[in-house]
Amino acid sequence: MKLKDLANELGLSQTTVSRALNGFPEVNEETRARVAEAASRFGYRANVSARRLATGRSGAIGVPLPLQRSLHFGPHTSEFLSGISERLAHHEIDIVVTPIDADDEIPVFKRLAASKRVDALVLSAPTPNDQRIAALTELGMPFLLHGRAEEVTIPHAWLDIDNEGGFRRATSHLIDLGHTRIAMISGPLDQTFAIHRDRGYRGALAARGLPVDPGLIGGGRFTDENGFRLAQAFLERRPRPTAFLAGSMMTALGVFRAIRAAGLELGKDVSMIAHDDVFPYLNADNMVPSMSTTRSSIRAAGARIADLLLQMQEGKDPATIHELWPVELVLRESTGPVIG
Amino acid sequence: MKLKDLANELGLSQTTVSRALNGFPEVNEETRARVAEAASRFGYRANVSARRLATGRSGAIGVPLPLQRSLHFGPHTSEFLSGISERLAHHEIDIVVTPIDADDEIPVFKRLAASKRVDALVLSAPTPNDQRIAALTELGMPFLLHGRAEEVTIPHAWLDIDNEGGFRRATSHLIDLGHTRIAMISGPLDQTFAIHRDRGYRGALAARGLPVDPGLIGGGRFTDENGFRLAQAFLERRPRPTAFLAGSMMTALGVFRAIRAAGLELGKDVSMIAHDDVFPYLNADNMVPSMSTTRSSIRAAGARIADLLLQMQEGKDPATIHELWPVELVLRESTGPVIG
DNA sequence: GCAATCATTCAAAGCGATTTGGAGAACTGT
DNA sequence: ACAGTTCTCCAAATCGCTTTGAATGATTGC
Repeated sequence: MKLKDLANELGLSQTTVSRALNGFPEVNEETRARVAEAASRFGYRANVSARRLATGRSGAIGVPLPLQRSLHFGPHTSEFLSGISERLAHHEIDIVVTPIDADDEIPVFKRLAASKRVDALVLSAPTPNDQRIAALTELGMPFLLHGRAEEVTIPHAWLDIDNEGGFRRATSHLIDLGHTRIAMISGPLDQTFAIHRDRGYRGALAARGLPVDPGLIGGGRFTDENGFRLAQAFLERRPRPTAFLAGSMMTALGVFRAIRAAGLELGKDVSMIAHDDVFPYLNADNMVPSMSTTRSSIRAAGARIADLLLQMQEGKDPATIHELWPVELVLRESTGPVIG
Repeated sequence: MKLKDLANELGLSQTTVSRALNGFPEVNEETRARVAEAASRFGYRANVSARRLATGRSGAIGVPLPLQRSLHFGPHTSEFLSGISERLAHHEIDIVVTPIDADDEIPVFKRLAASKRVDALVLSAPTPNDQRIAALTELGMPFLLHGRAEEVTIPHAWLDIDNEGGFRRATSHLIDLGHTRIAMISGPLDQTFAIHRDRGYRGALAARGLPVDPGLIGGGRFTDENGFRLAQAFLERRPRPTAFLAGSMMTALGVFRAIRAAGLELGKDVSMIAHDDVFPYLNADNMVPSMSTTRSSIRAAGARIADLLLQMQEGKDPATIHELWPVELVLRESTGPVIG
């Protein structure tokens, strides 16, 4: 059933039916009710392709899914997507996940823009001087950055969590507990969020006059394996580190294993604070010992980003959208005073 | 730049340009080359909405993302999506993730179909008598089922892994090692795959004349927490179970913790085989002890499903698409002979 | 040499919505 | 009673592509 059929059925013009369904004011309420009733009776829904062509808006937002990088971000991606889709569930807006080869992202964006496939994009995992921002700005493609690209001066919308503050507080807390040799396993070090965490870590050490030992700093992917390997190497050093910061819960699982493998006990011999993006299937609170974390829900961030994108579509200036979310420090059993 | 502009630029008709770009045979090769060159020079891309309207195909497949159920399937979802998108990366086909409230799925499908938003759907996590199959068939919406709905007689395409066989072999192997009290922590028991696993487990026990102890069977969500709680309860029983089957790696992490918390050692005092969907960030091989698993890559399944959907679009009869993938049994250190 | 075939190209008609620019009827106020 | 509003509704243009049916010139067959 198409608009024309529905209009004929009702003895009305397509114009009136279209306006009735789209809430235009110049339609008699009685007529509108008739139209609405008939539409639902016939199960009529506007053909989205036709609507998109006529309005010039695709009614979709794009979420690039980096095929390689998803190897790092696997569990994060689905929670993030859930957040976005949860917020968009009752807006007629599609979420289009677009596979991207990390090295030729910009050409893909050009194609997306030229074919008017999506109205806006969600950008994730920026580097400090992210080229994508200039490219998208030039293309006139609205976007919202999840994270920050601090060296880029072009005004743009972003939402980020306070990685620096979170890791500074976590590190300070460990220092308060008497730890001085604190190992840090962050994420991929070309990404801004990892740089920010590193900065928070170093800042806290510097504030207390403690040296930074580059031999206790590692980066890499958010996998249990990477956590395990790095932690194992760190634990072989003498004197041993007495505390760990882990960039993700996956990393933390690996670190945890390395600690046990070294015959040490987490929360007594060694402390750990991990960053928790809040996965429903991996709860820091339920671990044994329960895990102290810097916490920020990536799902909530996704939902808020969808919200902000909606606002942008309604005209809100992207240059005014800057949200920096606090990161909670949640202390549990995996952190304890250093034992002499 | 639109088709008309490009045609004018070249001094050709829209028809010819369109045909040249879409690979129709009745275009002079020289002309085609000229068109291709100009198109890439101007960065021309067909407006997808217009194309979709003209062709009547949306060029998109839908992947429902159940908002609540994603709580169970979190990490699986992103790997599955990665598989799909990896396969579709170089086909101009969008992947539209559609948020779904588990209880009103079918109305959403109706809307999707009526508005011609997607050409086909991927259905996940079926129940034995899944209503969605009849609904989609009636709507004329092609779909591919990831899993099986064994009580449904309507012909339809599906791809599943041999959950029953995998768990039967895993259970048999544990019995071979001398285990007789084998706890089973499966998934949500209304879902076919969980039923199949249960059947494999029971079948193996029955084949060796061993009784099924309902007190050693649990279901529920794929979270570490659920695994921990159930395993802890099972381990309090006397005589204690000496082996565990876990429905997912997340569950296995919880079971592992419960085993340690009970002062037991995995791979010696207690054995475990977990189902591994192959997550790049959580490697069974790297665990300590390394985890014996029933293994089947959910990412590969996603890729294959995308492949089959493409074939369906080219006319392949869905009723002929039935793929049952074997599940590997990978033995590592978490399984060992029962110690008297 | 003339009709038939082939290889290319084109003008115009969709696809199914939205939107522009009126137009007729029913109310106003004077 | 009449012009000016206000309510409703409509015909037709438009969005940018694909595709049908026809036209053109070149080539072929006999």
